[in-house]
Amino acid sequence: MFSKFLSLDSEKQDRIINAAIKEFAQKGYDSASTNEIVKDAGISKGLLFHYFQSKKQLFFFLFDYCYNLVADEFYKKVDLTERDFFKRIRQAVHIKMDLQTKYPEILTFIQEAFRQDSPDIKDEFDKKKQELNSVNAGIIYDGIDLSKFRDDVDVQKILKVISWTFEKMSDEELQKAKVVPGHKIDYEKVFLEAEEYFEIFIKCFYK
Amino acid sequence: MFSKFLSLDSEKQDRIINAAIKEFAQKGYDSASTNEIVKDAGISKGLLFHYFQSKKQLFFFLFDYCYNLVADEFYKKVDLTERDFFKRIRQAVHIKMDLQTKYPEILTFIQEAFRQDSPDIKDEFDKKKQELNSVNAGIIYDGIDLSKFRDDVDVQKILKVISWTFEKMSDEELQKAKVVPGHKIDYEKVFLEAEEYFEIFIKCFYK
Amino acid sequence: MFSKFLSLDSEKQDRIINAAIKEFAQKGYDSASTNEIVKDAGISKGLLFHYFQSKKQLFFFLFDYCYNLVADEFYKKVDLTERDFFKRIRQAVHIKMDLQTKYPEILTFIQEAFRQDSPDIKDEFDKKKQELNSVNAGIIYDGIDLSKFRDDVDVQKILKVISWTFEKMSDEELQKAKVVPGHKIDYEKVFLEAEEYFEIFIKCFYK
Amino acid sequence: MFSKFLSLDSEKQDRIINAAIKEFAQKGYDSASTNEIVKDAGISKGLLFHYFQSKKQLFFFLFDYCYNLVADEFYKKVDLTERDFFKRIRQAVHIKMDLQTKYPEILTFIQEAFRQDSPDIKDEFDKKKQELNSVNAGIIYDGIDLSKFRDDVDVQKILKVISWTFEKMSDEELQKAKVVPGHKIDYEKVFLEAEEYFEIFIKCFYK
DNA sequence: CATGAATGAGTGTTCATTCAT
DNA sequence: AATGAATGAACACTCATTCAT
Repeated sequence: MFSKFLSLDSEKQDRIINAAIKEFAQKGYDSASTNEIVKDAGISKGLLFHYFQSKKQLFFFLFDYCYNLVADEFYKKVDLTERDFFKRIRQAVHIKMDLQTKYPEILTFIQEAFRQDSPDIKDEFDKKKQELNSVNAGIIYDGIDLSKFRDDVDVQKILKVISWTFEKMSDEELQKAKVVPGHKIDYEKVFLEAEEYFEIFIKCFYK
Repeated sequence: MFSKFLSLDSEKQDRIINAAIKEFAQKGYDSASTNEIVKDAGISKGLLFHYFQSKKQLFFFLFDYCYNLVADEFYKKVDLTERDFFKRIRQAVHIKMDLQTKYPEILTFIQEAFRQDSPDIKDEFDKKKQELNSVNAGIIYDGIDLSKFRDDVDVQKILKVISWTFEKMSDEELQKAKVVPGHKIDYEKVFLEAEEYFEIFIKCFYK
Repeated sequence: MFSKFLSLDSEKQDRIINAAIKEFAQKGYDSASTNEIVKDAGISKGLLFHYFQSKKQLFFFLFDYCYNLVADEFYKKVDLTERDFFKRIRQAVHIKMDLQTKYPEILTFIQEAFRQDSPDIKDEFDKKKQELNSVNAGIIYDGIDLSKFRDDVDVQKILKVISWTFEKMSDEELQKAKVVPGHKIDYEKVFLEAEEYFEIFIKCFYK
Repeated sequence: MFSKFLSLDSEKQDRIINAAIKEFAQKGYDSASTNEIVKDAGISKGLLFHYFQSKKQLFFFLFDYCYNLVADEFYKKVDLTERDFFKRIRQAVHIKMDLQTKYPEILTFIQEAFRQDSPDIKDEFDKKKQELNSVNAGIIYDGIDLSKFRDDVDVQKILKVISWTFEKMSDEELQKAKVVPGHKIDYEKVFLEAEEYFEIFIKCFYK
């Protein structure tokens, strides 16, 4: 589908991808301008539509590209033989922080992408989000040693509470970074805060 | 400021408010079209701008209108003398469900509004959100009896985990309703699920 | 035609006239907004169109009103028995300066009005300008003692040169006042400058 | 800056330029409609803004284009070695008449442009006018032999009177052409009239 | 007499997309 | 493959004018 694009020399590919990521991350799907993208990428209007037939397809290509890139790296790094839930989720949080440092624009783009709900992409994108969520949940919780958890509560619900906590924590941090301009995320501090939640959860949810 | 509008006969007011809520909720601030709103409300272009001088002012009016409407009803129903945290938050969850059933579009609009970050409204709206958050957090946690919580963990963090859980639960439910068209939220089921989380939290977080 | 308006209590008449003069003088015919006029005059939209059926008619009424007002006062003050051309034109210049001080907005409006050429009013207004010019030229030069002028040149042309000089002088002064904001016309200086031109003309054009 | 436009085939360039000149000359900056321009030029709305990013830039481009065109031709024809003031100004008047015959719309546009004072263009355009005036005055009066003028009067004022006379003469002629529809300027007659003024000035202002 | 709600065509400008070259 | 000229519908917003009250 995007084979034409993918057989371009990679320097040009990168210019286009970076320009598009930047524009979509900054302005959101609807307000992103293909004009800005081509200007920034240094290519012509026509070429963009030659490779990606529409803004929509460009967006989906971009999302898949970015998502796969970080997911690949994530799964390369994560140790799925670790059976203790907290060690596993701690890994996940750390790897995510690393990725955020290594590819800040890409991660920002992905996070912004998840928030889009323009009518143009809504239906298709909502389905994709759903899929990804279930796939990831399947993998990330696979092989976990559930025997350490208290027996008097529904373990699945506890796992949810824990995941949600780290998602919300990360959201809040990103939100702060956006509202307070110039605010840099202090990864050390976030890491320590996460650690405190880990301890609480171990105390409360383990036997 | 919007006295002109508010002295209209309420049938027309409603038509305009509903049309605007629908459009903003569906498309977000930037992509919402005043053209669609007037078409849907059955009024002329000029009239909308006769009442509200700009799209921005219309949006803020709408947000305040909706927010006050549900907040009023919320605070009328909530029992702030209840000092037990879980009973209090259970109340809140139930009332929110009621409101969602009673005013589904309005609640959707409010939730969507909170996610907007169009440059046109960002600064003004971020301030408003900040205010509302602190006001509400102050009220909702006021007078809570914290002595029932375990002494070996940071209570503030536990409160956060609990709030986040119910927020995420609600988000997921809404997301499901969006993805599966025609899917109706089964409040009975959601209510029961919430109840299960309550029990877990009481078991794990109370002394 | 405007009898309805003219039988209003004069305080309201004035408010309307002043508001309209201000708006037209500031923005020109096309860009002047009847909305601004009614807001400034403190009357309703409908009333303005009740008295003057259209923007165009309001403009023409206003022009006639202002023109007659200053013309009346001008002709009341000018001494048409003075037969020396330079004394007569000196008078005219002085009276015009007085009027400019006494009714600055009205004079500004008239001057601006003469510059309008919106297609809406062009044809009708051009005719009016032509008429006024010839009427005034007739009166102002009537009874002048032409015997003092050199015999070797066409006196009519000399009169034109002199009138044009004072018109252009006045234009330039007004232009300066507009370009340099806050610049106040120094009538004393203008008067002295005019005097210098008088002397030149007497030296060169009189026998 | 306007290189995109200038590399168009000249037939289309002309259509656009002529349409824009016509509209601006007729209606003035504020009331000129880009809709009318594109309709008249037979191009799409988008294209106009593809070449000129805004109405303002179109106007300034147009002004520079027209001004340079006539100024170039003017300075090509004028003989700046002629040191006699009247011979020099006679040249100027004749060349201007030629240009008016050759490019009537362009001259009209330039004259109208000088009268604009829309707030959108005022500041930028006033500066430009100021510049052009001083540049031209510098060139046109450069090397003039002032020794022929009477010693008993201020020569600078006399030069002004003379310039003003020809400006006003030209204005009146244009005004007549506008009021009487179908009236063609009889250049022969204007030329003769100008000649009469020259003679008067020579008689009165030279030693 | 007086109001101001209501109209709808108008404004300059941007947009994703197409297509001849 | 690559260009960028060209399109026209869409955008938020303003306007003079009308008319029911």
